Amino acid sequence: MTTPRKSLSSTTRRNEASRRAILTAAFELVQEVGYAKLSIEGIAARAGVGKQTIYRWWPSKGAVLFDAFLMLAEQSDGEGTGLPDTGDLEADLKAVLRATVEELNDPRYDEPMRALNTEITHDPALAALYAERLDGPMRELKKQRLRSAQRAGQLAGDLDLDVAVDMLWGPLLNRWLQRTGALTADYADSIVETALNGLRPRRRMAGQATENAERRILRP
Amino acid sequence: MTTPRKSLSSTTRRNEASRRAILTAAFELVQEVGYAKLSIEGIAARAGVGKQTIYRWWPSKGAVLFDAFLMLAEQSDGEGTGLPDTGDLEADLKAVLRATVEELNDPRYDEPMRALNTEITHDPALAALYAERLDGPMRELKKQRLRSAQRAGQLAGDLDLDVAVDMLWGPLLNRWLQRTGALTADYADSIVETALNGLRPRRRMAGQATENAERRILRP
Amino acid sequence: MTTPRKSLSSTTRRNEASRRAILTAAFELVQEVGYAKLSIEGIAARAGVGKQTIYRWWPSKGAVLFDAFLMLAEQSDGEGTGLPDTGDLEADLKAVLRATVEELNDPRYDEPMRALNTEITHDPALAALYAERLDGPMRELKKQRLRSAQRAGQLAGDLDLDVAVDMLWGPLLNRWLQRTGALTADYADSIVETALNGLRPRRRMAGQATENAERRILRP
Amino acid sequence: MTTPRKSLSSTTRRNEASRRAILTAAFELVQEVGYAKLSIEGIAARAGVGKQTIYRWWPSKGAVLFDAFLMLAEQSDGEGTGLPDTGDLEADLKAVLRATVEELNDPRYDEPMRALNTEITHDPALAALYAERLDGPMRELKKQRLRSAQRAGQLAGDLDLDVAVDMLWGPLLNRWLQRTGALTADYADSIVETALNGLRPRRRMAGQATENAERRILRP
DNA sequence: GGATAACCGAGACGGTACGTCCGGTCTTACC
DNA sequence: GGTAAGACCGGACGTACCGTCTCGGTTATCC
Repeated sequence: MTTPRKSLSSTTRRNEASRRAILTAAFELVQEVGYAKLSIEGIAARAGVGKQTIYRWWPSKGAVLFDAFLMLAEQSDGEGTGLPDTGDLEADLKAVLRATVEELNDPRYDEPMRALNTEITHDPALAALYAERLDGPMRELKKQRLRSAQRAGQLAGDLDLDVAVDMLWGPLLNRWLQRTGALTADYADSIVETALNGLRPRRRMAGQATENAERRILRP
Repeated sequence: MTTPRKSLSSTTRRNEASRRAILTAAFELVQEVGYAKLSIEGIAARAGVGKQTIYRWWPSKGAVLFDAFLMLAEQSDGEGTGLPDTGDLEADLKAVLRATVEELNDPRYDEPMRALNTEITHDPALAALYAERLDGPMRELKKQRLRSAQRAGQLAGDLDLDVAVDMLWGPLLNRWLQRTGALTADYADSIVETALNGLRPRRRMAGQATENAERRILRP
Repeated sequence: MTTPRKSLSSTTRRNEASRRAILTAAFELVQEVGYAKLSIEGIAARAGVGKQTIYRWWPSKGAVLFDAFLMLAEQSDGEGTGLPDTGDLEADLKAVLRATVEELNDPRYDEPMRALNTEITHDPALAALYAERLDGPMRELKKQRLRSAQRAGQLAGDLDLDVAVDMLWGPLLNRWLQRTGALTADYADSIVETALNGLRPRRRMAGQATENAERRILRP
Repeated sequence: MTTPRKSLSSTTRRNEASRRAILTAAFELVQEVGYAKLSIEGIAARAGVGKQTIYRWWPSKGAVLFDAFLMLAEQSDGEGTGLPDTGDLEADLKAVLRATVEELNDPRYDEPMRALNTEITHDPALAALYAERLDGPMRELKKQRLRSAQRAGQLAGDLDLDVAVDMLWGPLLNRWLQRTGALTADYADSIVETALNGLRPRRRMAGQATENAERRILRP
């Protein structure tokens, strides 16, 4: 389940081509046939690989799936090293959450991600790995953006950024996993707005009141 | 998957004892052996029932699990018909979320609930049923409490109560499902506080404002 | 491995069609692909049957093979209930041994019989069954013929008939199994003659000559 | 499968130590775990040898086994270069067959020999090799002893010695391979006596009695 | 109140996948 | 170039369950 860089001194005679074929096959298969019908045998067949080659290197179906995501993540590394930071926190967060919504709705990722979540929920070891390798780095980027906003005085100074991240992405992911409702851009916006302002009524203040007043005028 | 009351006009010759035995067996088994090793055959054996009796009445393993929860829910109906309403919204919500945390941490419910969530995430039909029969009623109670607070001016007047519910329970459930961190009472409290106040700095009025003013002086 | 006659009170819900299909497939397969490549999986596939159905009723590949022969034997029961008894022991034995030679040389039986012998040689339990159900009855028929000859004074009075049977068929079977030489009708004849007369030189005697003389007259 | 003496001009870089380790391991393993569970991998592991080294030098598992016997035979060469020849054919044969019985009953040789026979019965090429290298020389020794008896007039002059050998050892080997009955010294004796005298009644005659009488005189 | 039909337990059945073992080939690093 | 080590593709093992299908044996209702 480790991801050996060939540059390391490791003397493993592992076949890199097989490894990639397996991860690709796993990802494609789960998206085609769904989690319930995903089988090691199927993955091996699709990858043109002996079953033993899978069992030799991964302890479980979930671990394969996890590595498949890891491979994907590494490929798209460097793409965007960080959340957008235009200075407008609300807009930036809305943009990011809308992107998340789109990804979750994307049929290429929907099933695979549900599958990964299922594995994680039933396997603490895998969950730890997930926290370390996938969720962790992502969460760090999110917290960076929030920290920047916090420094700019746009977020409460005593805010626990982990809680903040949960507050923003938790509702979204939960609605997606439990299928409690449709995942739309509007919903993402609502989450951001409500999370930022809180559930309590906000006494309008100078600047803010003005801003809102303006908008009410512009879009009655 | 229907839950026939025998008092209804239904002319089903269904054996109520078998039905209960199956649901009980399913719930107990999933909690003992885990989701991955839960099998229809195991349920039938434990319930002392023929496999066909399960296949006759339920379309899937998930449906059995769902009904098991439904049975549980009905048993504890009337227990508390509504969330506590002491007038102190924050305290009431903290109490409820702490209770949720305890339930999710309870080894009797942890695995079964994860299993149910897994089934729901992979089966839209089941998810719809879940929304209608289990989540729906629960959510209604939550919204009632929030509505009451809203009427009392403790919540924003234009607040979307569904979003509010998501904002409060979403982070909790997501952290639990993804095992992103420990579920503690403190965490529940943080969620409630942060959700109510929002992520943005609150210009406290009167005393609060002073505090912020002070801080601004201290850390310019 | 038992061979249930449906007439028995047995309440087994065993599928007779599957049973026959399995035995037929096993026999045909071993003769087509050879013992080394005979697999339970192959038998199941050829018989159109689940593997479990084989494992449910037979403890080993050898047991299936054994039952296949048993089925064959039962089909050809009644065909010849006993060895030929023309009064001419030597001729009768030669006829029977020549028939055995032909059977062993028959490509339809060669491989299957080698396979059965292999299983027997490595599995005492199977060997016991073989002795009881297949070899036993056959051997009884052979001994009957010899007994008849013994009563007619054509065989030594103190002859152990089991040894006699071994003496006649043992060399043949051994040469076949060990491939020590070709199995021909001539070889069968040699065995019979040598076994009857013994290895020692025989002085011709009155009586014997007479007997032969008489027969030469009766059947020129 | 060849058995290269290093003294030969062969320029093979073959590792003699590995060769012996493999043959020894094969022999020991088959006797410990039985023919069915004998595997190339197991042999390689036990011999501390790479699998390839086996595949490089032997075409099949049976060939390894065969060579293992060959090695054994060569070690005990010179031991007894010929069957005992006391002049008393019957006694000599009984002694030899009893020795054979003991060898077949010896747990050290039983399984290995059954295994070799199995390989031979299913592999004509191996059988040819067996006939040439193992059975052939042995048979020649047997025939020598019989020839000697034949010259002494103790065996029929027109006797086919190959048939005679089969007549003596065939019943024994067949009973052993097919497990038709226990292999005892008594059984060996019966075979010898019956084979020598034949199945037919023997009218004792002057000459024979004389012969015996004479012998009693010569070797009291 | 006897017929009859749906339901029940049991479990055999044709299948699919499991996780393991081994066959035979190929590669790597050593000697 | 032979060797120990062992990864690799593939095929079979024996087991566990799937979902379907009989099989007798209760019920429970309807004639």
